[in-house]
Amino acid sequence: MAIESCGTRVVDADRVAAVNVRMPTDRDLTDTADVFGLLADPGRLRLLLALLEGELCVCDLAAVSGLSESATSHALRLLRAHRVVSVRRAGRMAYYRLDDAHVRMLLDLAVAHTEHTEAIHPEREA
Amino acid sequence: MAIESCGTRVVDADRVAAVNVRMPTDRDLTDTADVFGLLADPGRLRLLLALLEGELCVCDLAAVSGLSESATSHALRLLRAHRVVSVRRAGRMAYYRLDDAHVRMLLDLAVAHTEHTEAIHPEREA
DNA sequence: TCACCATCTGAAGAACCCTTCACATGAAAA
DNA sequence: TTTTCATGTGAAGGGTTCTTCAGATGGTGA
Repeated sequence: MAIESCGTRVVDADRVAAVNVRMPTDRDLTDTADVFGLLADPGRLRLLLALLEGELCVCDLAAVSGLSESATSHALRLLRAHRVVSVRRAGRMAYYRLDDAHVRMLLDLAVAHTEHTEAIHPEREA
Repeated sequence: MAIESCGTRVVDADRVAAVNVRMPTDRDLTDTADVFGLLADPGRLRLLLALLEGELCVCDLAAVSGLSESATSHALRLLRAHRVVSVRRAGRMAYYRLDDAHVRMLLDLAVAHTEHTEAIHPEREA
């Protein structure tokens, strides 16, 4: 799975070798893909964007995201399992907050991009 | 689908309203989720990381990514459809390049993050 | 022209993901 | 204690996605 695997020919062997030495490990690759995967769902995206400004309880997150409370809970469980969000419990309420600096950067970048293209192409893009 | 929808109660109505006005449109949300979705696969991630440094032909991309040439072609088609990569044809060869500044930033950020956490936790994280 | 080769494509099957439903848990109010 | 309420959870379904296989396309060289 590393430097030049299966038996298919190669055109620019030097470039291929150069790219291969810079290629992250399998584990880092799947970890990164997993993080992107967490952001690849409109519902979870809404939850996380809502949390950008501070903590919210589950029912407010459901209201903001338009998801059912059950779907919200499932989504939060997934995000919690990946340590993207953390919980604070107060009585029977549960307050979630964004707890991953890398994900926060990705979200900020994505928001900035949509606002930017919105400003340039108010009619819509692509 | 906008400010306060389905009939579930809300705890902090002000925060919910404030978050709602900043929430991107449905369309922007799904577009963003789609972009993240494109990055949510180790194979495509490898292809795109390989293209960070310049164009490569399909067979070299297959060699670098460890994907079959057919799978590589399918993946490139998807990326092409979303205008993340573009093609230059030379005879029967096809040279792909990364053609989306936003995706490039996301990839750079992801790489920087893995290298950074690698430097801090050489043994492995999470 | 014919054979070859790089790339592309459609169909099919397996694996995976998201939502919903019904119910469980555990804290607070009655 | 009993009820109520916010949240959490498992199972099931319908949809989506990834890979492979087999074959198509179209440029190249003989």
